[in-house]
Amino acid sequence: MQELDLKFPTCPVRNVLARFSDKWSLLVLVCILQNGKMRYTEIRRSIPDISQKMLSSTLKHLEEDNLLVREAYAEIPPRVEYSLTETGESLMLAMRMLLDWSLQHFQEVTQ
Amino acid sequence: MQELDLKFPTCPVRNVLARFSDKWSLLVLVCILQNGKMRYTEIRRSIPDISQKMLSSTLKHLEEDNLLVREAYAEIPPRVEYSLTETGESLMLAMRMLLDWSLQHFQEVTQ
DNA sequence: CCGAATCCCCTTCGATACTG
DNA sequence: CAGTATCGAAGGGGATTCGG
Repeated sequence: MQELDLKFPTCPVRNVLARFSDKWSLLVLVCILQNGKMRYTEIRRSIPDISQKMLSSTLKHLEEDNLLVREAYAEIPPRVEYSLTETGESLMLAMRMLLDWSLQHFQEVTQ
Repeated sequence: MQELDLKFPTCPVRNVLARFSDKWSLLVLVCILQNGKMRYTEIRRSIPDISQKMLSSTLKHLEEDNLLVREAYAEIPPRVEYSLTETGESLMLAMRMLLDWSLQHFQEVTQ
């Protein structure tokens, strides 16, 4: 791998990682990865301890970062669906190794 | 990949990711990955905007999580060196795809 | 040189109530 | 159903000082 300078704001790794190094972003992405296109309330049910506020703002950020696409339908009651963009899909492909690692090394890290 | 429940505290992925989903942990790990065994002050210089407090506490957490090993030498002045454990090495192997992804997709995400 | 301890700000986050 | 608005608590994080 190429040598990185870790200085801000020049370092791409820092810029990218900072986007989903929060409490919920990766979790929401994993959730949609596993279930495909999902509605707002479906995501809430899959992550029971996320608040409405945090889910909304997380989804908004992920959409701004071009990782998610939001589709709203003008129905009553409203329906909104979220799915991964192509960029989001490729991110989750890169994330898969990390997810697998988490499953395998759970014990070593948390003991 | 196996189906995950994303509920806390049962989900291994959540438990593991929560360990380094903070502002500095991944950055410190990347830094030591690239430079090998490093002294405290070397790390500080590589990440100019980290405070002493945050570097110390981050290093301590990573040591508790069995990702780093800390070697202190009883010299004057003191010398302390940090390096990746075997677990840490394997984590960074899984992280590599994510780092490469960051370099490649920097534009799409930050635009 | 390598931290620990203190003080304090400021953001993040949760709870609750409310809207189209 | 899918959010927004508001308020407050909690704690992450910076600046500074002190110690071995």
